[in-house]
Amino acid sequence: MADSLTDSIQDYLKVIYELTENGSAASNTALAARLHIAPASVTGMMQKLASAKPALVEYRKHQGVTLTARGKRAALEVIRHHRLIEAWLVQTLGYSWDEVHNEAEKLEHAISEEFEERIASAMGYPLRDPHGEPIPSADLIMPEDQGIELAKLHPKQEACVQRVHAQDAGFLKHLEELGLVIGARMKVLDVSRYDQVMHIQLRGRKEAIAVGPAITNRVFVEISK
Amino acid sequence: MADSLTDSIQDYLKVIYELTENGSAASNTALAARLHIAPASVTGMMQKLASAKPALVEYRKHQGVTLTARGKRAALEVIRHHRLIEAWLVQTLGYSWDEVHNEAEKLEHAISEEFEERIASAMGYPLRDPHGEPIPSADLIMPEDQGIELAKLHPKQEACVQRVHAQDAGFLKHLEELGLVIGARMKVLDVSRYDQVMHIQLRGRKEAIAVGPAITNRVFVEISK
DNA sequence: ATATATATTTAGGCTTACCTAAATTATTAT
DNA sequence: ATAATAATTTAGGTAAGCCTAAATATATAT
Ligand SMILES: [Mn+2]
Ligand SMILES: [Mn+2]
Ligand SMILES: [Mn+2]
Ligand SMILES: [Mn+2]
Repeated sequence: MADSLTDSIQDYLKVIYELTENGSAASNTALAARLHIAPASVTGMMQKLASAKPALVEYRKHQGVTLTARGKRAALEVIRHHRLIEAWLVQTLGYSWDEVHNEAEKLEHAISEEFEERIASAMGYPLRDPHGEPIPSADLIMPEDQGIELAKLHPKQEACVQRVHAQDAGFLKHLEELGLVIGARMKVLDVSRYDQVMHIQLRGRKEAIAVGPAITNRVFVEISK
Repeated sequence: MADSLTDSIQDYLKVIYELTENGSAASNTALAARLHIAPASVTGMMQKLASAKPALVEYRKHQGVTLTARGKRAALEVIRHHRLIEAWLVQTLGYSWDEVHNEAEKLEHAISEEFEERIASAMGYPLRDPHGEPIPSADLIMPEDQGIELAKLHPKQEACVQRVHAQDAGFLKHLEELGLVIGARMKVLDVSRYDQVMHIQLRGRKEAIAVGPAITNRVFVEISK
Protein backbone atom coordinates (compact mmCIF):
# COMPACT_ATOMS: atom_id res chain seq x y z
CA MET A 1 0.00 0.00 0.00
CA ALA A 2 2.70 2.43 1.04
CA ASP A 3 4.78 2.02 -2.08
CA SER A 4 3.76 3.56 -5.30
CA LEU A 5 7.00 5.51 -5.19
CA THR A 6 9.09 5.20 -8.33
CA ASP A 7 12.64 3.87 -8.27
CA SER A 8 13.82 7.37 -8.97
CA ILE A 9 11.98 8.90 -6.05
CA GLN A 10 13.20 6.14 -3.76
CA ASP A 11 16.77 6.97 -4.73
CA TYR A 12 16.24 10.68 -4.09
CA LEU A 13 14.77 9.99 -0.65
CA LYS A 14 17.58 7.63 0.26
CA VAL A 15 20.23 10.19 -0.63
CA ILE A 16 18.38 12.98 1.16
CA TYR A 17 18.31 10.80 4.25
CA GLU A 18 22.05 10.27 4.09
CA LEU A 19 22.79 13.95 3.51
CA THR A 20 20.59 15.08 6.39
CA GLU A 21 21.73 12.55 8.98
CA ASN A 22 23.94 15.26 10.46
CA GLY A 23 20.91 17.46 11.09
CA SER A 24 21.40 20.02 8.35
CA ALA A 25 19.28 20.35 5.22
CA ALA A 26 20.49 18.80 1.96
CA SER A 27 21.47 21.21 -0.80
CA ASN A 28 20.34 20.61 -4.35
CA THR A 29 23.91 20.61 -5.55
CA ALA A 30 24.91 17.91 -3.10
CA LEU A 31 21.94 15.83 -4.17
CA ALA A 32 22.74 16.37 -7.82
CA ALA A 33 26.32 15.26 -7.30
CA ARG A 34 25.39 12.09 -5.39
CA LEU A 35 22.69 11.14 -7.87
CA HIS A 36 24.58 12.07 -11.03
CA ILE A 37 21.71 14.26 -12.11
CA ALA A 38 21.75 17.89 -13.24
CA PRO A 39 20.98 20.40 -10.45
CA ALA A 40 18.05 21.78 -12.43
CA SER A 41 16.46 18.35 -12.49
CA VAL A 42 16.86 18.04 -8.74
CA THR A 43 15.07 21.35 -8.23
CA GLY A 44 12.15 20.06 -10.27
CA MET A 45 11.97 16.82 -8.33
CA MET A 46 12.16 18.61 -4.97
CA GLN A 47 9.25 20.85 -5.93
CA LYS A 48 7.31 17.78 -6.85
CA LEU A 49 8.10 15.82 -3.70
CA ALA A 50 7.32 18.87 -1.56
CA SER A 51 3.91 19.36 -3.08
CA ALA A 52 2.97 15.70 -3.27
CA LYS A 53 -0.36 14.77 -1.69
CA PRO A 54 1.33 13.60 1.47
CA ALA A 55 4.52 15.66 1.20
CA LEU A 56 7.75 13.64 1.24
CA VAL A 57 10.14 16.53 1.77
CA GLU A 58 10.07 20.01 3.21
CA TYR A 59 11.61 22.40 0.78
CA ARG A 60 12.29 26.11 0.74
CA LYS A 61 13.88 27.74 -2.26
CA HIS A 62 17.62 28.12 -1.98
CA GLN A 63 17.50 26.59 1.52
CA GLY A 64 17.67 22.89 0.72
CA VAL A 65 15.39 20.05 1.74
CA THR A 66 14.67 17.82 4.71
CA LEU A 67 12.50 14.74 4.90
CA THR A 68 9.00 14.73 6.31
CA ALA A 69 8.11 11.86 8.62
CA ARG A 70 6.61 10.15 5.61
CA GLY A 71 9.65 10.74 3.45
CA LYS A 72 11.89 9.47 6.18
CA ARG A 73 9.95 6.26 6.48
CA ALA A 74 10.15 5.68 2.75
CA ALA A 75 13.89 6.35 2.82
CA LEU A 76 14.45 3.93 5.68
CA GLU A 77 12.48 1.27 3.84
CA VAL A 78 14.81 1.57 0.86
CA ILE A 79 17.90 1.62 3.06
CA ARG A 80 16.67 -1.47 4.88
CA HIS A 81 16.21 -3.22 1.57
CA HIS A 82 19.60 -2.14 0.35
CA ARG A 83 21.51 -3.26 3.41
CA LEU A 84 19.66 -6.53 3.88
CA ILE A 85 20.32 -7.40 0.27
CA GLU A 86 24.00 -6.58 0.61
CA ALA A 87 24.28 -8.75 3.70
CA TRP A 88 22.50 -11.54 1.99
CA LEU A 89 24.55 -11.44 -1.21
CA VAL A 90 27.65 -11.82 0.93
CA GLN A 91 26.28 -14.48 3.24
CA THR A 92 24.50 -16.73 0.78
CA LEU A 93 26.07 -16.11 -2.62
CA GLY A 94 29.67 -15.47 -1.68
CA TYR A 95 29.88 -11.92 -2.96
CA SER A 96 32.71 -9.81 -1.52
CA TRP A 97 32.03 -6.49 0.17
CA ASP A 98 33.19 -4.51 -2.83
CA GLU A 99 30.84 -6.23 -5.26
CA VAL A 100 27.51 -5.87 -3.51
CA HIS A 101 26.69 -2.22 -3.79
CA ASN A 102 25.73 -1.96 -7.44
CA GLU A 103 23.70 -5.15 -7.33
CA ALA A 104 21.82 -3.91 -4.24
CA GLU A 105 21.27 -0.53 -5.85
CA LYS A 106 18.93 -2.12 -8.37
CA LEU A 107 17.47 -4.95 -6.29
CA GLU A 108 16.43 -2.59 -3.49
CA HIS A 109 13.60 -1.37 -5.73
CA ALA A 110 12.57 -4.75 -7.04
CA ILE A 111 11.95 -6.88 -3.97
CA SER A 112 8.67 -7.27 -2.12
CA GLU A 113 8.09 -6.90 1.60
CA GLU A 114 7.67 -10.64 1.65
CA PHE A 115 11.13 -11.08 0.18
CA GLU A 116 12.58 -8.59 2.64
CA GLU A 117 11.17 -10.54 5.56
CA ARG A 118 12.30 -13.89 4.18
CA ILE A 119 15.93 -12.92 3.74
CA ALA A 120 16.00 -11.11 7.07
CA SER A 121 14.66 -14.23 8.75
CA ALA A 122 17.00 -16.53 6.81
CA MET A 123 19.96 -14.54 8.09
CA GLY A 124 18.70 -14.38 11.66
CA TYR A 125 17.83 -10.67 11.51
CA PRO A 126 21.30 -9.19 11.08
CA LEU A 127 22.01 -5.77 12.58
CA ARG A 128 24.64 -4.59 10.12
CA ASP A 129 25.44 -4.82 6.43
CA PRO A 130 28.82 -6.02 5.09
CA HIS A 131 30.26 -2.54 5.49
CA GLY A 132 29.18 -2.37 9.10
CA GLU A 133 26.32 0.05 8.37
CA PRO A 134 23.36 -0.48 10.69
CA ILE A 135 20.22 -1.99 9.17
CA PRO A 136 16.96 -0.21 10.05
CA SER A 137 14.54 -2.50 11.88
CA ALA A 138 11.39 -3.87 10.25
CA ASP A 139 9.43 -1.05 11.87
CA LEU A 140 11.90 1.40 10.38
CA ILE A 141 13.92 2.56 13.33
CA MET A 142 17.54 3.30 12.51
CA PRO A 143 19.73 1.96 15.31
CA GLU A 144 21.88 4.49 17.14
CA ASP A 145 25.47 4.22 16.11
CA GLN A 146 28.20 5.14 18.57
CA GLY A 147 31.10 4.74 16.15
CA ILE A 148 33.63 7.53 15.75
CA GLU A 149 35.73 8.57 12.76
CA LEU A 150 39.14 6.97 12.80
CA ALA A 151 40.44 10.47 12.06
CA LYS A 152 39.38 11.57 15.54
CA LEU A 153 41.67 9.14 17.35
CA HIS A 154 44.88 10.20 19.09
CA PRO A 155 48.20 8.39 19.24
CA LYS A 156 48.24 5.42 21.61
CA GLN A 157 44.49 4.85 21.37
CA GLU A 158 43.31 1.38 20.46
CA ALA A 159 40.17 0.66 18.50
CA CYS A 160 38.25 -1.77 16.39
CA VAL A 161 36.86 -1.11 12.89
CA GLN A 162 33.12 -0.98 13.15
CA ARG A 163 31.92 0.54 9.95
CA VAL A 164 33.11 1.87 6.60
CA HIS A 165 31.24 4.64 4.89
CA ALA A 166 32.01 3.92 1.24
CA GLN A 167 30.65 2.17 -1.78
CA ASP A 168 33.31 2.49 -4.45
CA ALA A 169 34.58 -0.99 -5.29
CA GLY A 170 38.18 0.08 -5.80
CA PHE A 171 38.24 1.97 -2.53
CA LEU A 172 36.81 -0.99 -0.61
CA LYS A 173 39.25 -3.39 -2.21
CA HIS A 174 42.06 -1.10 -1.18
CA LEU A 175 40.87 -1.00 2.42
CA GLU A 176 40.80 -4.77 2.43
CA GLU A 177 44.38 -4.96 1.22
CA LEU A 178 45.39 -2.55 3.97
CA GLY A 179 43.68 -4.81 6.48
CA LEU A 180 41.04 -2.23 7.36
CA VAL A 181 38.15 -4.67 7.42
CA ILE A 182 35.21 -4.85 9.82
CA GLY A 183 36.37 -6.04 13.22
CA ALA A 184 40.07 -5.36 12.65
CA ARG A 185 41.87 -4.20 15.80
CA MET A 186 44.38 -1.41 15.68
CA LYS A 187 46.55 1.00 17.62
CA VAL A 188 47.28 4.53 16.48
CA LEU A 189 51.01 5.19 16.42
CA ASP A 190 50.98 8.86 15.47
CA VAL A 191 49.32 11.52 13.39
CA SER A 192 51.18 13.98 11.21
CA ARG A 193 50.16 17.49 12.16
CA TYR A 194 50.27 18.95 8.64
CA ASP A 195 48.59 16.41 6.37
CA GLN A 196 46.69 14.38 8.97
CA VAL A 197 48.33 11.19 7.78
CA MET A 198 47.87 8.58 10.46
CA HIS A 199 50.23 5.75 11.24
CA ILE A 200 48.42 2.68 12.42
CA GLN A 201 49.46 -0.72 13.66
CA LEU A 202 46.88 -3.38 12.85
CA ARG A 203 46.84 -6.43 15.07
CA GLY A 204 48.23 -9.44 13.26
CA ARG A 205 50.13 -7.40 10.70
CA LYS A 206 53.87 -6.97 10.59
CA GLU A 207 54.08 -3.52 9.07
CA ALA A 208 52.29 -0.41 10.24
CA ILE A 209 50.25 1.44 7.61
CA ALA A 210 49.95 5.15 6.84
CA VAL A 211 46.55 6.46 5.77
CA GLY A 212 45.28 9.91 4.87
CA PRO A 213 42.06 11.74 5.66
CA ALA A 214 40.31 10.36 2.56
CA ILE A 215 40.43 7.07 4.40
CA THR A 216 40.38 8.05 8.07
CA ASN A 217 37.23 10.12 7.57
CA ARG A 218 35.35 7.17 6.14
CA VAL A 219 36.40 4.46 8.54
CA PHE A 220 34.49 4.44 11.82
CA VAL A 221 35.81 2.70 14.89
CA GLU A 222 34.87 1.75 18.40
CA ILE A 223 37.47 2.71 20.97
CA SER A 224 38.58 -0.27 23.00
CA LYS A 225 39.55 1.27 26.34
CA MET B 1 27.07 -4.91 -23.23
CA ALA B 2 24.09 -6.67 -24.73
CA ASP B 3 21.53 -5.15 -22.41
CA SER B 4 20.41 -1.63 -22.76
CA LEU B 5 16.90 -2.98 -23.29
CA THR B 6 14.32 -1.45 -21.00
CA ASP B 7 12.22 -3.56 -18.63
CA SER B 8 9.26 -2.88 -20.88
CA ILE B 9 10.99 -4.11 -24.00
CA GLN B 10 12.22 -7.19 -22.17
CA ASP B 11 8.65 -8.01 -21.21
CA TYR B 12 7.42 -7.55 -24.78
CA LEU B 13 10.14 -9.85 -26.13
CA LYS B 14 9.45 -12.50 -23.52
CA VAL B 15 5.76 -12.58 -24.36
CA ILE B 16 6.44 -12.61 -28.09
CA TYR B 17 8.69 -15.60 -27.54
CA GLU B 18 5.95 -17.45 -25.69
CA LEU B 19 3.30 -16.63 -28.29
CA THR B 20 5.50 -17.72 -31.18
CA GLU B 21 6.77 -20.98 -29.71
CA ASN B 22 4.21 -22.80 -31.81
CA GLY B 23 5.71 -21.40 -35.01
CA SER B 24 3.05 -18.82 -35.86
CA ALA B 25 3.45 -15.06 -35.63
CA ALA B 26 2.12 -13.21 -32.58
CA SER B 27 -0.84 -10.91 -33.14
CA ASN B 28 -0.89 -7.47 -31.59
CA THR B 29 -4.15 -8.25 -29.83
CA ALA B 30 -2.71 -11.33 -28.19
CA LEU B 31 0.32 -9.34 -27.07
CA ALA B 32 -1.88 -6.57 -25.77
CA ALA B 33 -3.95 -9.02 -23.76
CA ARG B 34 -0.95 -10.78 -22.21
CA LEU B 35 0.78 -7.51 -21.37
CA HIS B 36 -2.31 -5.61 -20.17
CA ILE B 37 -1.52 -2.84 -22.60
CA ALA B 38 -3.78 -1.21 -25.21
CA PRO B 39 -3.44 -2.68 -28.72
CA ALA B 40 -2.55 0.72 -30.12
CA SER B 41 0.42 0.91 -27.77
CA VAL B 42 1.58 -2.51 -28.89
CA THR B 43 1.51 -1.40 -32.52
CA GLY B 44 3.72 1.52 -31.64
CA MET B 45 6.20 -0.63 -29.79
CA MET B 46 6.33 -3.22 -32.58
CA GLN B 47 7.16 -0.51 -35.10
CA LYS B 48 9.91 0.66 -32.83
CA LEU B 49 11.39 -2.79 -32.18
CA ALA B 50 11.21 -3.63 -35.90
CA SER B 51 13.13 -0.54 -36.92
CA ALA B 52 15.64 -0.60 -34.10
CA LYS B 53 19.29 -0.45 -35.12
CA PRO B 54 19.67 -4.18 -34.81
CA ALA B 55 16.01 -5.17 -35.30
CA LEU B 56 14.51 -7.21 -32.49
CA VAL B 57 11.35 -8.31 -34.28
CA GLU B 58 10.17 -8.81 -37.81
CA TYR B 59 6.89 -7.06 -38.30
CA ARG B 60 4.48 -6.65 -41.17
CA LYS B 61 1.33 -4.59 -40.75
CA HIS B 62 -1.70 -6.63 -39.85
CA GLN B 63 0.39 -9.83 -40.00
CA GLY B 64 1.84 -9.96 -36.52
CA VAL B 65 5.44 -10.24 -35.35
CA THR B 66 8.17 -12.82 -34.94
CA LEU B 67 11.51 -12.47 -33.18
CA THR B 68 14.78 -11.91 -35.01
CA ALA B 69 17.74 -13.96 -33.84
CA ARG B 70 18.72 -11.01 -31.73
CA GLY B 71 15.26 -10.59 -30.24
CA LYS B 72 15.09 -14.28 -29.49
CA ARG B 73 18.35 -14.17 -27.61
CA ALA B 74 17.16 -11.23 -25.54
CA ALA B 75 13.90 -13.05 -24.79
CA LEU B 76 15.71 -16.20 -23.71
CA GLU B 77 17.95 -14.18 -21.45
CA VAL B 78 14.91 -12.79 -19.64
CA ILE B 79 13.23 -16.19 -19.47
CA ARG B 80 16.41 -17.70 -18.06
CA HIS B 81 16.49 -15.01 -15.40
CA HIS B 82 12.83 -15.52 -14.59
CA ARG B 83 13.01 -19.25 -14.21
CA LEU B 84 16.29 -19.36 -12.34
CA ILE B 85 14.92 -16.81 -9.89
CA GLU B 86 11.75 -18.82 -9.40
CA ALA B 87 13.73 -21.98 -8.75
CA TRP B 88 15.93 -20.19 -6.35
CA LEU B 89 13.13 -18.52 -4.40
CA VAL B 90 11.67 -21.97 -3.83
CA GLN B 91 14.92 -23.73 -3.04
CA THR B 92 16.57 -21.20 -0.80
CA LEU B 93 13.82 -19.03 0.64
CA GLY B 94 11.01 -21.53 1.01
CA TYR B 95 8.57 -19.86 -1.36
CA SER B 96 5.81 -22.09 -2.70
CA TRP B 97 5.25 -22.51 -6.44
CA ASP B 98 2.25 -20.21 -6.44
CA GLU B 99 4.12 -17.31 -4.84
CA VAL B 100 7.16 -17.00 -7.06
CA HIS B 101 5.85 -15.64 -10.31
CA ASN B 102 5.17 -12.04 -9.36
CA GLU B 103 8.41 -11.73 -7.46
CA ALA B 104 10.35 -13.11 -10.44
CA GLU B 105 8.50 -10.83 -12.82
CA LYS B 106 10.26 -7.83 -11.28
CA LEU B 107 13.57 -9.39 -10.28
CA GLU B 108 14.20 -10.75 -13.78
CA HIS B 109 14.98 -7.20 -14.91
CA ALA B 110 17.04 -6.24 -11.89
CA ILE B 111 19.71 -8.91 -11.59
CA SER B 112 23.15 -8.88 -13.19
CA GLU B 113 24.72 -11.65 -15.24
CA GLU B 114 26.98 -12.19 -12.27
CA PHE B 115 23.98 -12.81 -10.05
CA GLU B 116 22.43 -15.13 -12.63
CA GLU B 117 25.58 -17.23 -12.71
CA ARG B 118 25.89 -17.30 -8.94
CA ILE B 119 22.41 -18.58 -8.24
CA ALA B 120 22.62 -21.07 -11.11
CA SER B 121 25.85 -22.40 -9.68
CA ALA B 122 24.52 -22.40 -6.10
CA MET B 123 21.62 -24.60 -7.24
CA GLY B 124 23.80 -26.93 -9.28
CA TYR B 125 22.55 -25.63 -12.63
CA PRO B 126 18.91 -26.74 -12.46
CA LEU B 127 17.16 -27.70 -15.69
CA ARG B 128 13.62 -26.75 -14.75
CA ASP B 129 11.80 -24.08 -12.75
CA PRO B 130 9.29 -24.92 -9.98
CA HIS B 131 6.52 -25.31 -12.55
CA GLY B 132 8.57 -27.78 -14.56
CA GLU B 133 9.31 -25.24 -17.29
CA PRO B 134 12.73 -25.76 -18.88
CA ILE B 135 15.42 -23.20 -18.10
CA PRO B 136 17.39 -21.93 -21.12
CA SER B 137 21.10 -22.70 -20.81
CA ALA B 138 23.69 -20.01 -20.12
CA ASP B 139 24.39 -19.85 -23.86
CA LEU B 140 20.67 -19.34 -24.42
CA ILE B 141 19.54 -22.63 -25.87
CA MET B 142 16.02 -23.61 -24.86
CA PRO B 143 15.99 -27.36 -24.11
CA GLU B 144 13.65 -29.47 -26.21
CA ASP B 145 10.60 -30.48 -24.30
CA GLN B 146 8.91 -33.75 -25.08
CA GLY B 147 5.97 -33.28 -22.72
CA ILE B 148 2.42 -33.69 -24.00
CA GLU B 149 -0.81 -32.04 -22.89
CA LEU B 150 -2.66 -34.10 -20.34
CA ALA B 151 -5.73 -33.47 -22.52
CA LYS B 152 -4.23 -35.65 -25.24
CA LEU B 153 -4.15 -38.80 -23.12
CA HIS B 154 -6.58 -41.68 -23.59
CA PRO B 155 -8.19 -43.85 -20.92
CA LYS B 156 -5.88 -46.46 -19.39
CA GLN B 157 -2.74 -44.45 -20.17
CA GLU B 158 -0.37 -43.76 -17.31
CA ALA B 159 1.75 -40.66 -17.03
CA CYS B 160 3.73 -38.36 -14.81
CA VAL B 161 3.25 -34.61 -14.41
CA GLN B 162 6.22 -32.90 -15.98
CA ARG B 163 5.25 -29.30 -16.38
CA VAL B 164 2.45 -26.84 -15.68
CA HIS B 165 1.89 -23.92 -17.98
CA ALA B 166 0.35 -21.39 -15.61
CA GLN B 167 1.24 -18.50 -13.38
CA ASP B 168 -1.97 -17.54 -11.61
CA ALA B 169 -1.49 -18.14 -7.89
CA GLY B 170 -5.05 -19.34 -7.29
CA PHE B 171 -4.88 -21.76 -10.19
CA LEU B 172 -1.58 -23.21 -9.00
CA LYS B 173 -2.83 -23.57 -5.46
CA HIS B 174 -5.84 -25.43 -6.79
CA LEU B 175 -3.68 -27.81 -8.78
CA GLU B 176 -1.69 -28.52 -5.65
CA GLU B 177 -4.82 -29.35 -3.71
CA LEU B 178 -5.87 -31.71 -6.47
CA GLY B 179 -2.48 -33.39 -6.25
CA LEU B 180 -1.42 -32.29 -9.70
CA VAL B 181 2.11 -31.38 -8.73
CA ILE B 182 5.36 -31.91 -10.62
CA GLY B 183 6.27 -35.59 -10.57
CA ALA B 184 2.83 -36.85 -9.60
CA ARG B 185 1.94 -40.19 -11.22
CA MET B 186 -1.49 -40.85 -12.62
CA LYS B 187 -3.71 -43.09 -14.66
CA VAL B 188 -6.49 -41.80 -16.89
CA LEU B 189 -9.80 -43.51 -16.08
CA ASP B 190 -11.97 -41.99 -18.75
CA VAL B 191 -12.77 -38.87 -20.73
CA SER B 192 -16.26 -37.52 -21.21
CA ARG B 193 -16.92 -37.09 -24.91
CA TYR B 194 -18.99 -33.91 -24.62
CA ASP B 195 -17.17 -31.66 -22.18
CA GLN B 196 -13.73 -33.29 -22.26
CA VAL B 197 -13.81 -33.74 -18.51
CA MET B 198 -11.16 -36.24 -17.59
CA HIS B 199 -11.30 -38.66 -14.69
CA ILE B 200 -7.90 -39.33 -13.25
CA GLN B 201 -6.54 -41.56 -10.54
CA LEU B 202 -3.47 -40.09 -8.90
CA ARG B 203 -1.09 -42.54 -7.27
CA GLY B 204 -1.29 -42.32 -3.51
CA ARG B 205 -4.73 -40.72 -3.48
CA LYS B 206 -7.92 -42.43 -2.44
CA GLU B 207 -10.37 -40.60 -4.63
CA ALA B 208 -10.13 -40.06 -8.37
CA ILE B 209 -10.41 -36.46 -9.58
CA ALA B 210 -12.33 -34.94 -12.49
CA VAL B 211 -10.73 -32.08 -14.38
CA GLY B 212 -11.81 -30.00 -17.35
CA PRO B 213 -9.90 -28.66 -20.36
CA ALA B 214 -8.96 -25.45 -18.57
CA ILE B 215 -6.74 -27.69 -16.52
CA THR B 216 -5.86 -30.56 -18.85
CA ASN B 217 -4.63 -28.13 -21.53
CA ARG B 218 -2.18 -26.55 -19.14
CA VAL B 219 -0.75 -29.61 -17.47
CA PHE B 220 1.92 -31.40 -19.48
CA VAL B 221 2.87 -35.00 -18.81
CA GLU B 222 5.34 -37.67 -19.79
CA ILE B 223 3.71 -40.95 -20.71
CA SER B 224 5.10 -43.80 -18.65
CA LYS B 225 4.79 -46.77 -21.00
C1' DA C 1 28.96 48.01 0.29
C1' DT C 2 30.04 46.23 -4.22
C1' DA C 3 31.72 43.20 -7.42
C1' DT C 4 32.53 38.49 -8.33
C1' DA C 5 31.72 33.85 -8.00
C1' DT C 6 28.66 30.12 -6.81
C1' DA C 7 24.28 27.97 -6.14
C1' DT C 8 19.71 27.59 -7.51
C1' DT C 9 15.71 28.14 -10.22
C1' DT C 10 13.03 28.93 -14.52
C1' DA C 11 12.04 28.06 -19.24
C1' DG C 12 11.84 25.28 -22.97
C1' DG C 13 12.86 20.55 -24.88
C1' DC C 14 13.39 15.54 -25.32
C1' DT C 15 12.51 10.41 -24.81
C1' DT C 16 9.97 6.49 -23.14
C1' DA C 17 5.91 4.27 -22.65
C1' DC C 18 1.63 4.61 -22.07
C1' DC C 19 -3.65 6.15 -23.40
C1' DT C 20 -8.21 7.22 -26.15
C1' DA C 21 -10.76 8.09 -30.24
C1' DA C 22 -11.08 7.83 -35.04
C1' DA C 23 -9.72 5.76 -39.37
C1' DT C 24 -8.48 1.83 -41.88
C1' DT C 25 -7.87 -3.20 -43.04
C1' DA C 26 -9.08 -7.91 -42.69
C1' DT C 27 -12.21 -11.47 -41.75
C1' DT C 28 -16.69 -13.69 -41.58
C1' DA C 29 -21.32 -14.50 -42.46
C1' DT C 30 -24.92 -13.98 -45.53
C1' DA D 1 -19.88 -10.19 -53.42
C1' DT D 2 -21.57 -7.36 -49.57
C1' DA D 3 -22.30 -6.03 -45.27
C1' DA D 4 -21.25 -6.46 -40.65
C1' DT D 5 -17.69 -7.47 -37.28
C1' DA D 6 -13.22 -7.69 -35.50
C1' DA D 7 -8.42 -6.50 -35.63
C1' DT D 8 -5.10 -3.11 -36.39
C1' DT D 9 -3.14 1.30 -37.19
C1' DT D 10 -2.92 6.44 -37.07
C1' DA D 11 -3.37 10.74 -34.78
C1' DG D 12 -3.10 13.40 -31.02
C1' DG D 13 -2.20 13.43 -25.85
C1' DT D 14 -0.25 12.69 -21.13
C1' DA D 15 3.07 11.87 -17.24
C1' DA D 16 7.80 10.80 -15.63
C1' DG D 17 12.37 12.10 -15.51
C1' DC D 18 15.69 13.72 -17.51
C1' DC D 19 18.64 17.76 -20.09
C1' DT D 20 20.70 22.55 -21.50
C1' DA D 21 20.84 27.50 -21.47
C1' DA D 22 19.49 31.62 -19.41
C1' DA D 23 17.93 34.18 -15.43
C1' DT D 24 18.17 35.05 -10.59
C1' DA D 25 19.37 34.72 -5.86
C1' DT D 26 22.93 33.94 -2.36
C1' DA D 27 27.52 33.97 -0.53
C1' DT D 28 32.32 35.74 -0.53
C1' DA D 29 36.04 38.79 -0.95
C1' DT D 30 37.64 43.23 -1.14
MN1 LIG E 1 26.45 -0.42 1.62
MN1 LIG F 1 18.80 2.51 -6.34
MN1 LIG G 1 6.90 -19.32 -14.10
MN1 LIG H 1 8.78 -8.52 -16.07
